[in-house]
Amino acid sequence: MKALGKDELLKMANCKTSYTIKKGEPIFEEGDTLKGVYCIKDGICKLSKLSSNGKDQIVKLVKSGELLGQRSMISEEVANLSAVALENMEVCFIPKTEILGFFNENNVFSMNVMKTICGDLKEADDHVVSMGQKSVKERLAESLVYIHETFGVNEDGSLHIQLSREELAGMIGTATESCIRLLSEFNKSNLIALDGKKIVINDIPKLRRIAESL
Amino acid sequence: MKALGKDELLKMANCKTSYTIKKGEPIFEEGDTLKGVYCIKDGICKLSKLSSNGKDQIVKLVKSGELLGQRSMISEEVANLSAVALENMEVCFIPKTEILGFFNENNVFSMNVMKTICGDLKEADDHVVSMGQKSVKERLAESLVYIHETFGVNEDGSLHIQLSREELAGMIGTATESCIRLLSEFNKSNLIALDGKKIVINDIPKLRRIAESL
DNA sequence: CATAAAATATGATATATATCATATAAAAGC
DNA sequence: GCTTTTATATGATATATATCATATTTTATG
Repeated sequence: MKALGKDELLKMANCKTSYTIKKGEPIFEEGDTLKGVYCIKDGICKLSKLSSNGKDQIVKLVKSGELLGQRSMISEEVANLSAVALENMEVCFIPKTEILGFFNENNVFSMNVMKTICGDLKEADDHVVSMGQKSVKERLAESLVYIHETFGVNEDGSLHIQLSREELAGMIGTATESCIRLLSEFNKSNLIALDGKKIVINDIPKLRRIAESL
Repeated sequence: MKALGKDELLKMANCKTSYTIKKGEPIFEEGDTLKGVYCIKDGICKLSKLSSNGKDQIVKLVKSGELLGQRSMISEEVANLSAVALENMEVCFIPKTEILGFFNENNVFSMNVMKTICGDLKEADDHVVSMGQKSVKERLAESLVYIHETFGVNEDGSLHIQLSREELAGMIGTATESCIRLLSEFNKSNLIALDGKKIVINDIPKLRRIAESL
């Protein structure tokens, strides 16, 4: 499902500047002027935005092979979202000039970036529909299935991404306590299993049915 | 704020196929395979998606000078949203082949389309944050101000776009009755004035403050 | 114009969700 | 290893919002 060709990615992977970002650290923050885009070589990060109520809404989770900051670069605007590492990451930086070079010389590459952005737009539109029409319980079920399917599980079957309850609440758009309560409820009905921070998804079909209001 | 150059638009405006869409009629529906993109010469339409609960969520309102269906065309996917006229419209159709021609021959044009899509993505992300973090009242205030500023008013000062209460509810993601009740409340506190279907925005600063949870 | 149908409005009530309080458990710092 | 801090959990309660019922108004249709 990655829309960037392997060749392009490898070209980028050879970039000079490649850093390590520790869990919890930002790659950039909303309002920052980005001097290029970032390509994730390893790890996962969250894209979030601070709302006027003081809470953070997580808009998207991004994993290795994907770019960060393309939208801001193309729009020539400051970053609209903050990117913070959810685990230790390896990230490489491609300066604006170099990217713009790619764009001019390589039509396939620019078309691919365009396609990923269009994919993001579709996802965001669907996200708006979920937020507007589904209950918190439905959104939690949906998010758990999404995280399971997209980012996979550890050897013990627990979700690979470890979000705090507060982060999970910020992803589905609810209060932390409500999120904890619903997790607890899913746990009691054996849809999931909780072991400290670890979450194991037991019944994907039933969670999916909850998410679809069936 | 329109990101397509006047020249491009004019070129398009000369297109052969130009139709009239009556209020309430669809231009296309979600799931349709689009054979090109539409350019709105006159009128306003809503982009919406049916949720699994059977209700329609309005994702975006689009006015003259803007394109419809670009995302689907670039992603090479069926339409993700339905487009329905909110008033009588004049729309011109540009076949896929012609658009792709533009893309190859005219780098400025493709960059402009790209920028509008990036703008849409930013808007959609911000929309997700609103939906996740704001109350229904805050979202209603926000939407009223948005509609006022973006689509203007009639001679009598009432909002130019006339959405039914059900549509307005589908835009902010709430039940029709809740929307009606809150309008009624805004009316009583003189933030707006209601005259049948017509809505007059009286106090934008105060509505804006409500929208920002201040 | 009369009648049916649909949209708007409002009350009563149920339900979902937020908030506040507090307990327990886990993690971090010394 | 102990203490402090932070995260998770759960109860009690308040508030926001949805749902159901019904009245009223507006719009559509013959």
